[in-house]
Amino acid sequence: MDPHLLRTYVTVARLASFSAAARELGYTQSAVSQHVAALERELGAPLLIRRPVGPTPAGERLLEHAGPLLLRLEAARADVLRMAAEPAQGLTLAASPVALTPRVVAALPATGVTLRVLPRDEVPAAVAVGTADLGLVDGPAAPSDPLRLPDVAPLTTLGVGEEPVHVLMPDTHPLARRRGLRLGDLADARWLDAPDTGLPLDRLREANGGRGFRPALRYDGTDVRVLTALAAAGHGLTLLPRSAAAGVPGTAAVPVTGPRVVHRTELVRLGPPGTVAATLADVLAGGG
Amino acid sequence: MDPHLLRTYVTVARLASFSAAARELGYTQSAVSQHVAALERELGAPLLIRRPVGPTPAGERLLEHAGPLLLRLEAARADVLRMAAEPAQGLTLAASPVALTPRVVAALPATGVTLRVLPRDEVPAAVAVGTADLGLVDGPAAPSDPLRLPDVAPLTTLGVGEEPVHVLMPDTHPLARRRGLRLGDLADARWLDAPDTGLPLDRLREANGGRGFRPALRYDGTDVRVLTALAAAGHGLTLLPRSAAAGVPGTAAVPVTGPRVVHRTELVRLGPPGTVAATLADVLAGGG
DNA sequence: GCATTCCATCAGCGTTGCTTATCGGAAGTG
DNA sequence: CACTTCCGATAAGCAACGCTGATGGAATGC
Repeated sequence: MDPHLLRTYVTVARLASFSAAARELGYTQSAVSQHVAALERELGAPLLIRRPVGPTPAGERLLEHAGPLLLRLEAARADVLRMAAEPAQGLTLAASPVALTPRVVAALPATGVTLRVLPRDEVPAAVAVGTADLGLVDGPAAPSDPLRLPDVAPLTTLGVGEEPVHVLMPDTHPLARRRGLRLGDLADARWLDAPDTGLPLDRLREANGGRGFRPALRYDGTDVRVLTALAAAGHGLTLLPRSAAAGVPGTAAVPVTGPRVVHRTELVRLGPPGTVAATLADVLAGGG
Repeated sequence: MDPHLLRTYVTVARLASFSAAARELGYTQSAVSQHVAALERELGAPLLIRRPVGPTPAGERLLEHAGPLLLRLEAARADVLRMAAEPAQGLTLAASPVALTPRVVAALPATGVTLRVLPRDEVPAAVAVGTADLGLVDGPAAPSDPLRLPDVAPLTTLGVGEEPVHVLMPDTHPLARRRGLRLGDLADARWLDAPDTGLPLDRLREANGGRGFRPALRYDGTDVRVLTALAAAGHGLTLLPRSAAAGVPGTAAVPVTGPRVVHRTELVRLGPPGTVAATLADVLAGGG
């Protein structure tokens, strides 16, 4: 289970071709073939069907492991390497779209900051591998509970804000005049599926016992204005923190009264606790 | 960053000796020395101080990554290997102490089950690497929220029960007659630190903003009766689900009214969702 | 002061893992 | 239906890697 073998296996599976994988990895086709053969010999089962090339069931399973594994490996290397290198100039902040509120933007130092908007899931990974020095993630959580982030590395988080969660809907919607709504009552409504920007629907469905919350329209971008426009146009409901949901023309934002969830924003940094308070001070004070 | 190098590095760090690590790993001392040198060369920084042998700051950081990394690697290998092997006889269930309620014990099939009680943190790992087919973990969570488990592998969980959380205290305690308590009010009380059996105190402290919940006495075993006896003797408070806290001689169990937490029990199984319902049926029906 | 322990280093050598070359089968083409 | 093309498997050769065994130097114990 050499990571090299794993890496060529995932590229072969992704490109569905031995030769293409060889080109991408800088190997010969022969080497790739031998890599796959070695893996299959070690694990005692075929991992790929050939012609057309695709993963076997055992291979599918291996792929589920391999992605996070290689990510973690890269994160570990990058982390330790960075300790030896001299401190970088400037500061790179990776943020999920909704986490980047006007208040945060206003608090950024005037110079020396690189801002990078990423899908929510990729923010911790970016911090882990050093693409960003700092991450800002948002998501739903139980009050004063931390967010559930994929643990690709020993990351430290610091809550920087909690807001009520609102349902955004066209102001012509029958429920638009309500003072509050329970999510369970909206299980059968049309929902926008915007995993990068908004809330992944499967999280909702999971909390609801696997029922309801079927996706109506899927949006794969990271632009909050597109999301609110889609909601305004009646393509489906979506959940947003109050500050992002308020004041969108043609929509009504109704607070979620149950279950008890808040929209939480967290600062993510690589390394053990203790340095995070300093980090926040860094950002707000304009350091790098 | 070959896992082999990583593995010898962690054993050297653990044993604080090159030669001892060599014996344990079945290498020569020379090979171990070369492994460490290779790692240090690759990462561009010393990872160990010699004489006495111990990790440098960069090494400490590497160790934080290496443990989960190697665990994940082993889990991946074991998982795929198991798909090729024939299904094992019997069923091994790994459980954290409190999760193993009398009700669960009664529901187990009469034969063919191996039961293994582990510290809470090790249950998911045991399932991931195949030491156990199934895990039963307990812990605190927001109502209807899943537990926060270390993700060593693509595990599937299924909630099997939620109970109110109670504070266990000697019946002579000034608060013993209360009908309910808020955790925040108990931040400065004496608490038992029993990470394997009860609730890790740092979780509480974290939820309380890093203040309070200082450990009074630490208990490293997995026996719930010892824990309740310690609480009865006044060595400190501890949190337990109602069923485990009720009826302990010499103690009072007071429900926690805030923050809103429940004691949750989950079944853990390796693999993608969909097979879990079948699993539960397996156990209850006596299959394996 | 001598012996012992422990890690670093070096030389030697077997194995590994890559490349180049070739083969066989499947799909596309006239 | 024959021919070409594409793609993956296999064989041979060779360089590099990674191990062992031996030696050296520094610290510790008797």
